[in-house]
Amino acid sequence: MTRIDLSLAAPSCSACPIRHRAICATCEDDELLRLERMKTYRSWRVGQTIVMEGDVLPFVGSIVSGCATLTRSMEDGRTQMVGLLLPSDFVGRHDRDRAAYQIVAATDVTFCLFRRAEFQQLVRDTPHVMERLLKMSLDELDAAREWMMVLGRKTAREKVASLLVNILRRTATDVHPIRAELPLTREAMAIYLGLTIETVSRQMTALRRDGLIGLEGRRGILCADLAALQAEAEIDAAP
Amino acid sequence: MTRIDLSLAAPSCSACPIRHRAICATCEDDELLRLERMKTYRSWRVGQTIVMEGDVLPFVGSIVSGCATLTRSMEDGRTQMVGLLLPSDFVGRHDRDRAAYQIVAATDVTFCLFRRAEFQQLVRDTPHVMERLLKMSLDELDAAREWMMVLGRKTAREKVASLLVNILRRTATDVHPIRAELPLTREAMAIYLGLTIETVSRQMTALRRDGLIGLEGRRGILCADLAALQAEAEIDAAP
DNA sequence: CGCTGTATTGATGTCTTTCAATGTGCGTGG
DNA sequence: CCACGCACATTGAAAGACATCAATACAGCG
Repeated sequence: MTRIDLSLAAPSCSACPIRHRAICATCEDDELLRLERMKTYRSWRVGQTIVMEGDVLPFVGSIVSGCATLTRSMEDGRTQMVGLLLPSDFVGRHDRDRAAYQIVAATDVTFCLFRRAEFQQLVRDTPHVMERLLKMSLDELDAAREWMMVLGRKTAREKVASLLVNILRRTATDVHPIRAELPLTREAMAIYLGLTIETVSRQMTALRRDGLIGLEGRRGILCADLAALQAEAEIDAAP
Repeated sequence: MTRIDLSLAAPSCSACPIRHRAICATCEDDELLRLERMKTYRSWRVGQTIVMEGDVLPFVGSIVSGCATLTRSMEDGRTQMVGLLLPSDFVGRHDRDRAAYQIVAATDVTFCLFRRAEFQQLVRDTPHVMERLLKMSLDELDAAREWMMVLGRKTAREKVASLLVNILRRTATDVHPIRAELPLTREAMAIYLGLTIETVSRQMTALRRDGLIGLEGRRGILCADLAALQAEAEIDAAP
């Protein structure tokens, strides 16, 4: 694995792929200019540790492309994923400089980083940026609570189906059958779901055997009937 | 169980027991006056359902006294607690009018409710109130993630010990041995921990047998050595 | 084409749940 | 004030789900 961090000249915000979904979605041109002046793009290779628990962090930022994981570990090595970062997600607290979680690149990944002190000032000067940050935080809180239901009450089969439905909904093509590339290894899936690798693997096999999904190599998943998979996940059909 | 809802004349904010910890902690006198005009106190008896999932809610608010639980349920009845509300905690989204969770009174409980539309306007007019709301939301998100670790990776014994440590830290007297009153039944503990009532009961018995806690009636817990209990909970000794 | 890390599959063990019975604290009404 | 009834809690035995340990298969890459 190449261990070189790539620092890139940050492209203009107006050309950014997450311009209309990230923290900057509601910014006007003058605020974008201010963001341009405090931002840096930076990339990591799959597998690299981006941040360790307890690190002092001079940055907050948005994930531009790829996938990263937020995890916590216990002293004996047991590890739980507490967040899955996909493009446009925001990372870090504007009001804290220590990382509460480890961040690892699940695929090659690029972040748009803002110097924390300057970003904090922007947040305080610009109510609609603060409101955007608040809305994104509340959405993350809802997602975390949804995941507490999965971790606390669902069976292994339901857990795996839930994760697959989530990924298919966010990243699948809409030709039939729908198809997505898993951004996670079996190990990362296990860490997300509070299971072991072996149990994840067995449940993937079982779902395939039952005709609910198809597998293409290690990462590709196909699904001809998302509603059926959703039923396996016991996802409440709330609107 | 008495099913009468009590509506109380709301006392002045300056005399409020949560004045310096709740959403209003950073408010100046003029903002407090504005809050006074939009607020109502309301109380519920232990066991009453305060809000059902999907209800339209004209209010957001703070819990003033007592304890309430935030839960989600699946169609087959499996239920998971996703939040435990103690005095000063904030409930509801200023930008949404539908409840995502059921709220139930775990003890007799009193809320300070704000009409949502007016509160939303206050948030937008008053950056430091919005920042306070943001900080509280981010703290809740951290707490939810901490709990994901408990749900996903800890053993039944560690789960029960974790909950007891949390409650002791927040509510215990500091005479020796420290003592707290559990605001939760065994059932509520089980729903919080992703366990069954029986398993919670067995672990409570085991912790008592091992000399880590004492039990006084159904709700009282004693602890002579919090560090030892914390070790059972495998709580990482982060500062 | 073989090597290395990842994934699958199988056999066994352990922990939590489930089902069932018993025990206990507390409020109500006699 | 005590006894009764009920909800809550505890305890036990058996079943089931997931983890663990171990072997094998497969994919991607030098």
